[in-house]
Amino acid sequence: MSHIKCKGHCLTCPVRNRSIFSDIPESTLEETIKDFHTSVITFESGESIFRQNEDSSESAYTLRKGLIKITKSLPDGRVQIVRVLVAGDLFGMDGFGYENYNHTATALTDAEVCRLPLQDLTTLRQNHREVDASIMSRFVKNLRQTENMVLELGAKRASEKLASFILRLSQADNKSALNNGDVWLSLPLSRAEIGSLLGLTIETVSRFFSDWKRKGFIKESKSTLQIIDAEGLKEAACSEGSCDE
Amino acid sequence: MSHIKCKGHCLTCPVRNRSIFSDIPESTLEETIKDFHTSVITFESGESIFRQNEDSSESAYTLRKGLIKITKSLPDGRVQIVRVLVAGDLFGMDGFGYENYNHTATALTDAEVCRLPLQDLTTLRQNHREVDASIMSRFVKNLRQTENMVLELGAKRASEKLASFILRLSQADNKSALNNGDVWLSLPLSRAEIGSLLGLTIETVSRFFSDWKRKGFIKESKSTLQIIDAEGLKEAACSEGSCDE
DNA sequence: CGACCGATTGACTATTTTCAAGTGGTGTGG
DNA sequence: CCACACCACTTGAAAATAGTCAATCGGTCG
Repeated sequence: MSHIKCKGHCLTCPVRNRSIFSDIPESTLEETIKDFHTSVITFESGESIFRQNEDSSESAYTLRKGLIKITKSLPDGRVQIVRVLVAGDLFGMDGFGYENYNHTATALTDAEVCRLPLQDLTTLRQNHREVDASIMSRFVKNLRQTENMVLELGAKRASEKLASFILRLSQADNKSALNNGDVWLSLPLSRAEIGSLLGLTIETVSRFFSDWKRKGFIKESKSTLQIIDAEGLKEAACSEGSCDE
Repeated sequence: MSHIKCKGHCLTCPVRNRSIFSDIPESTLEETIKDFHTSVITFESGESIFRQNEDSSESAYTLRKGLIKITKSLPDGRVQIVRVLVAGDLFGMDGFGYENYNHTATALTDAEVCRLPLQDLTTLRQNHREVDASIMSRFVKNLRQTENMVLELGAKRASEKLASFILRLSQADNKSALNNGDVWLSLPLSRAEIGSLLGLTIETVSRFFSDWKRKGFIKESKSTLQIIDAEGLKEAACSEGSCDE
């Protein structure tokens, strides 16, 4: 069950330096948020934070711990993962233009979020130019990522989608920590979820993974993944000519 | 050739009431923009306004006349249309977070845009809450549309993509003017462009169109399109069970 | 041990693309 | 005014790609 812990404590927030509050100096932070109605809420894996077309978009959220998937679904039950959120990400800002959320947010792991009423966020934006800039920048980043997703889904074939997904994963990981050479990446998504992210079936995902393991491009054990031969992967992904970025 | 006409004249702007300036009263409009460095620029069909990863994202744009396509492309030349802009749309706001544009904007028809330096836009946002709200709302709308695109491309099959594209077109048209019953919609996109928007080949698009014409669901003549049987279309698009929104 | 669940694999099918040929309309130059 | 080229679109046949269905594997948990 989801559980409201308490009012958020920014100073001890695990994503303090990655959140939209990162540019507010510690000295004025308490003062800034003292009238805000923030809540820290925990969710178990599988629980939804809000639902497409159902929940009122009164609050935005910051992910403090865990992973969350943003999904959209068709009436017949087909589900598309639109984006995967990591700690520090701001999400659920539909309220700036609409009454309800356009997508569903579901915890992929046990997760902890900070709920921030849009009204407070608006006040914050007006009083803190850095926060406003940070939010704008996140909007742009978000939009760009989603546009990139459109390119991935619309223009690439299965092997290309999968290969660039894996390579992107390794890039994201390389940024987050110092990594030398061969690294085990955590792969928090099941085959079904990878499929749902890339518009493929479980079987198709599984087949290419198996193929690439046999060819020695990747290794896998217990939801971690190792890229042995990135070049091989890239070539395998491209049928013939140059293809991936 | 693209051609800079002059400094923009908001009062006589054809999209005055649909632009982000719509909520600024006429009485203060001239005063508000007097120090801005806006330009009205015309483009011939096929010319690009800015290019993915090449042009510096110093300015945002408002489309005054014509149609523009936003595209992303792969190194091997495959192109994906991400969105089609209509008069009044604000675009090219990458500068709020990045140095360059993430996509290419190309005129689909002869077009006229108003260029607005991001610096001016920032000033405007700070001084006019309505404009700020309008921009936020457009960001959200944009993001939602792009997310919807991700669902279309990732979760639907060809016939479903095409059918919902046509039905969406008719909805957009119904909103813009009073229309009773059977209406001829303008279809400004070629088969190739529709394909590029939906992640399909020219031939696939052509085949379904032909099929639906034979079945009497749609009629077409000279880049206009008429929906005869929307229900038929919906059912044709859905293989079996319920599928479309 | 047995049930269960995610992943794998094979055989088959459906869908979509590719390649190729042909149609029809439009505009240009002789 | 006709011949011609050009272009977008259409259509057919074959091939590639991805999906479906079904059986199986392997690990985990009670």
